[in-house]
Amino acid sequence: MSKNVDIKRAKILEVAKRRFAHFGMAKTTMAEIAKDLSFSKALLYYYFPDKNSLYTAVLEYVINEMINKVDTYLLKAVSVERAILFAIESRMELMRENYNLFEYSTSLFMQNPGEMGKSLGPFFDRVRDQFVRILDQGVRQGEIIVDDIEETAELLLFSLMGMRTGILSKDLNDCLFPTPGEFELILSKQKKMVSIFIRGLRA
Amino acid sequence: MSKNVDIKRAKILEVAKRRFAHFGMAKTTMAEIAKDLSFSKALLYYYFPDKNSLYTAVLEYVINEMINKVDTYLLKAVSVERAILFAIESRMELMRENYNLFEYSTSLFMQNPGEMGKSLGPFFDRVRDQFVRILDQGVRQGEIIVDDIEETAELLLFSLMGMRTGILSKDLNDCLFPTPGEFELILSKQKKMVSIFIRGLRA
DNA sequence: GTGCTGACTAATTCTTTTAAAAATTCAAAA
DNA sequence: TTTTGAATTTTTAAAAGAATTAGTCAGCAC
Repeated sequence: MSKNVDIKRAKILEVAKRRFAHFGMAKTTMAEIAKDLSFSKALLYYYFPDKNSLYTAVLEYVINEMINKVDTYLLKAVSVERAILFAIESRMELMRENYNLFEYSTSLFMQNPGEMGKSLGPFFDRVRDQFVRILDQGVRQGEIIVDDIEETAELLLFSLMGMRTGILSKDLNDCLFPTPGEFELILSKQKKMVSIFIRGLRA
Repeated sequence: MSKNVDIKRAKILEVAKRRFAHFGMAKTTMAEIAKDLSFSKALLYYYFPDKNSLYTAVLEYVINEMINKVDTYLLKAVSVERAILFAIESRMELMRENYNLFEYSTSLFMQNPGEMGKSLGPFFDRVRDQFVRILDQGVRQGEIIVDDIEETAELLLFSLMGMRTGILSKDLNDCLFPTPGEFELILSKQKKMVSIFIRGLRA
């Protein structure tokens, strides 16, 4: 009866996601999640070994949704630029909707990359791999020329990340994570970045 | 007798630079700097209103050197790409030589952008303005076509910053600031980034 | 008056302690 | 196998105090 187990796992994930997205990892206790579900706290530990695992499971769940959505879009065989733009818009939307969920993971990178970093790394790779697919598609269609696709995808990702950190350090908000208002600005910079990344500046 | 005053200011700057570059801002006390100089602590406050001012003065001093060096290079009217490469190599060298000096300023951005951010912002602008000059020169020479030079310079700077944060978050070092070994990797990514920034991927 | 100092004050950082809260485990029931 | 209440261990939070360090000031010397 692994069916029932899966359903329960999904329920937990769903409730935990809501809590994490709203209050963040730090301000959410296992007891609260259990209460929301009318489960016992101990049951959560039956399904997930610890809080971090639950958190990363939620993260994975949410990121998968996004990745899949973008992959679906890619089937339409649009231009590389449109594909990338769709990807970064989707990502931005995701982060806006699950604000505190990502806020925590971001601030983690800063303080204690060793421990949590290992579990966050894979998600990073997922996004990069999607860029690889996008670029690959563009190369196939003769739209772009890329030497090392893997590395170029990473470069693209890094440069887009740079827009975020750049904006954040200029704005002097309390750093770490963009305020809702900054999302728009970051996205707009990223769009311009994509354009240059594809076309270059050369006359 | 403002001559003598300037000399003394310079001496303080020199000693403070050494201390800051070696031990960082946090682990350097005003008393230590004074002792190195055989001055009284109070005298430091005669020349600099507070520790932060001294720190930023050192930063300014060091950054000016670098900016000027690059500006000199620019007189040779090389290609945009060469100019940018020279600029980022110079910057990298500077950071390597004054390791802890920048380590502090970087980690500041994270924690308390409000207070210190104001004094760090101008340096950021200095670097960006230099990129503006470089791009401008390229446009004049018909080498590149740029819509909004100011913004493009910022985009370039942000994307290069992204290489750093990208590498750092992947490597899972104790973050904030690159280890000596990572400098090379970052620089190599930045070089590739510059190439794409100028040429684009388009077939 | 300008440049300088020693002694003083104020702010900050660094422990240490303790209490509370939250994570995690476990024996046993359903 | 799934679930729980209660016990246990870890983390976090706040408070208090000591110690270090930043910053001030009245006055000396030139």
